[in-house]
Amino acid sequence: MSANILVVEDEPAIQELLALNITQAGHHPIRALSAEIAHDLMRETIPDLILLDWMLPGINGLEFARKLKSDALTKNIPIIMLTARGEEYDKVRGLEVGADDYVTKPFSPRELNARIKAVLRRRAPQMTDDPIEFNGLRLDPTTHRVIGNQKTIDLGPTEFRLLHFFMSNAERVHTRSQLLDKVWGDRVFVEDRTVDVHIRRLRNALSVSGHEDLIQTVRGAGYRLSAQNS
Amino acid sequence: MSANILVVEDEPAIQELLALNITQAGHHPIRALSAEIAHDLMRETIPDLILLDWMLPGINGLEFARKLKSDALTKNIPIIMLTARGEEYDKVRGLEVGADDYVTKPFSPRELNARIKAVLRRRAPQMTDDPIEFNGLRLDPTTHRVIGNQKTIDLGPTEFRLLHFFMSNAERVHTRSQLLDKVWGDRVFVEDRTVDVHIRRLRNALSVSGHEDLIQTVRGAGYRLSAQNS
DNA sequence: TGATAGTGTGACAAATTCATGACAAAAATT
DNA sequence: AATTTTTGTCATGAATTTGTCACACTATCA
Repeated sequence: MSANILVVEDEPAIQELLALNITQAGHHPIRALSAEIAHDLMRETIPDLILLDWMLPGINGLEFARKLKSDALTKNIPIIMLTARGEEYDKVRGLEVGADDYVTKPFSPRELNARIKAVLRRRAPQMTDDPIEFNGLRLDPTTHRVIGNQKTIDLGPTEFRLLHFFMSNAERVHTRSQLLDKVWGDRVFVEDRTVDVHIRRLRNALSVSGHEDLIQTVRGAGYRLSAQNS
Repeated sequence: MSANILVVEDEPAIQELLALNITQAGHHPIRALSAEIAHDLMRETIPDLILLDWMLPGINGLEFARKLKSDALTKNIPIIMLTARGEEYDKVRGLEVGADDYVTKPFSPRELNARIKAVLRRRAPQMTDDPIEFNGLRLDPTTHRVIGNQKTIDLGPTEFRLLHFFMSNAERVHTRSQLLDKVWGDRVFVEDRTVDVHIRRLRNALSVSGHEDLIQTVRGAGYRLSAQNS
């Protein structure tokens, strides 16, 4: 639904325009004038999408994209490249480093939003009532049951919602504040570290079926549910 | 588990495609080229699900959905909205009028069928007048009698309806307000906690035949009728 | 090798949630 | 009208859940 979109663009006027569009589309823009700034901002909030200018002072768009994609922490974040008309843009190289789409400046708001929407839709699993299975672990929201390897796993309400969210959004890193938003709800005032405790409780409960290391810690960022244990 | 699915779509080619998909999924399509036609068709057969195009000649999809949801007869029919890509679709407004899901065109048959299946599964089975048996417990709606292990179980009216509902919707967790809606009726002003008391009375009555722990409480969620006691 | 920031863990008190018995009002039955 | 049954609510105590803290542990980097 609403997404955090990181805008990496060195020209203030264009950045402003992008931010405006994003806001009007119901999303939340995070602005960065350079790749370096963007990198710092991502320590706080991991965005759902990155709008990345092709030409940037310092580290350019291509390099930055490559860097993002080589980091396990950020490699799953979709990237839309921005290129100036006439600028020679090598689509192949763009796709090579993992850009999901690209837009040429000057762009129409309609086109930009359509592409943002398309990219976000591709990777925005909702939390539904459908049963989810992941790596031998099955969660059924309607019966409120979690079963792993024939063993029933007993969870408290918060742990259940937490696991439900993780299984609905597997393989992605979630910051503590994102988890608080999505699992606890909007209007809570709860310490970030409380998430850690619930993660431990969830892991502990999952150890009944040997799924305890399904939830992995990503140092400096948050947590992730993934099958690969590395 | 075949269902009647009303397809409201003005473009014949797409309608044909939808109907084909529905048939292949083992359901029965009912076609309408407009909301008006759909409305007439519903006099004959009330469908289990409506596929509703967002843009329609005459009454559009949004209006029609709102109309359906305001009518007691049709308000419980789930709706899946169809939107063309790029068409600006306001998900919030869609959900506001009660659409259960939406699919953007062009859609893949796989995706469409998955959503149809999900929505149909989600719909709670109705309480019928057919006798139900569950785990050695038999309930006959017509004679208003409940028998468990050769022993007659004596229930008050509310407890009977409660058990009837549970047995019609076994294994599934029901919140207190859901139970109030389904068992007590729509127009009651009754405390949530009252449900607890009736659950206890029902459990107490069921203990005559040793079925007392057939009804389980799911902390933070509600109650569930299930054979597995864990 | 330390120093440092980030994370895991056990403990604990507060808060929440649920089961239960009691009771009076309402409804049904006699 | 009297009696019995049913129903909704409350108070209470038990059980579980939850948020936080202090401290142990670990990865990372100078």
